Amino acid sequence: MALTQKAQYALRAVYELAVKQGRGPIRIAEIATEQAIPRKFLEVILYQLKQAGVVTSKRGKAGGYYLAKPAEELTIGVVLRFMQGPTNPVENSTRNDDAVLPGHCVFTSLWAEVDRAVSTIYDGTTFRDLIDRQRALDAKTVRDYSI
Amino acid sequence: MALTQKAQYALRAVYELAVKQGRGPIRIAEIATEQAIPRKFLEVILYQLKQAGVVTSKRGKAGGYYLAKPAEELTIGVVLRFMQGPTNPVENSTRNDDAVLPGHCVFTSLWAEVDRAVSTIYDGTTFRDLIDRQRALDAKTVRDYSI
DNA sequence: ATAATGTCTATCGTTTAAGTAGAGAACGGA
DNA sequence: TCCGTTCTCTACTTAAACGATAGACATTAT
Repeated sequence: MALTQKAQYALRAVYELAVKQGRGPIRIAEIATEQAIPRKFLEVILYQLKQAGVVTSKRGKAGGYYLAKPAEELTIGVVLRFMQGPTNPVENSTRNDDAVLPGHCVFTSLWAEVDRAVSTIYDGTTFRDLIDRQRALDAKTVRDYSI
Repeated sequence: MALTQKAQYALRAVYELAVKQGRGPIRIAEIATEQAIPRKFLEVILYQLKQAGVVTSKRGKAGGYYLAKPAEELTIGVVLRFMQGPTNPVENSTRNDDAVLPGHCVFTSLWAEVDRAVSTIYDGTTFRDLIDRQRALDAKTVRDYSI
């Protein structure tokens, strides 16, 4: 159930772009520094995210990356599934149901249940949501310290 | 989020033992055949499940494995965490929070949320539950066909 | 032109997953 | 007692995935 490092990097990179949305293209180097992601690895990740239609880019001087759509229209789920694979604990595309094992169905429905629970969270959380939550956390922290 | 093959084998093996609980020791070979698990691999898995206290065994002729406790006291979660690792998408034991990244907290709380959702299912489902559900499914199928 | 920036593909080293091998110990029955 | 059956334990092998890097190339602003 562990997320790959790559998927986590991708989420953080997209989060960074979401936070800075509207400020023009953000350079790879900047994202790499801010989020402590290996520069070269991040290049590959952003390149793939571009293929996925999650981000857009501009080349040359003053170039960089930016979100392809508003942060409120982009969910965690979209990024995660693309970078990590399906949320279902047991992949069953092109499934070979030839030999049906005892108790097979009951496990399948269990995986589906888990998938639903996880998907509800991932597909129900946009990067806008994350930003808002982070702001709420920050506000709370500041309040706690200032008292 | 994918389960390892090993974890799935383990669940199916334990399920098999749960179904046949009370019938004395079940041979590795029998479980392997019934659940289509590579024999030698299953040996290793059962051996580990024994270390974990999930199953018990008897050696020699008329030997085999059986559940260490009643099926209603053994959850999916126990087996899964032992064979697969934590349910949290991002392992944070011995975490190095030295460099706190922007948006770090908000992701951490998201992973916790997912972990709760998944754990609720896994820790709330016993092997007895699985057996009961399977019976319900079977009954339904038979009814559908017999009409 | 040139410096800055993204583009694309190939490669590399390590870890993990999946499965196998084989010698050994205990048990039951003849 | 001896023998066949069954679990026990550790080591090994192979292939794939993961994490990361390299480097040549294309595009853009100035």
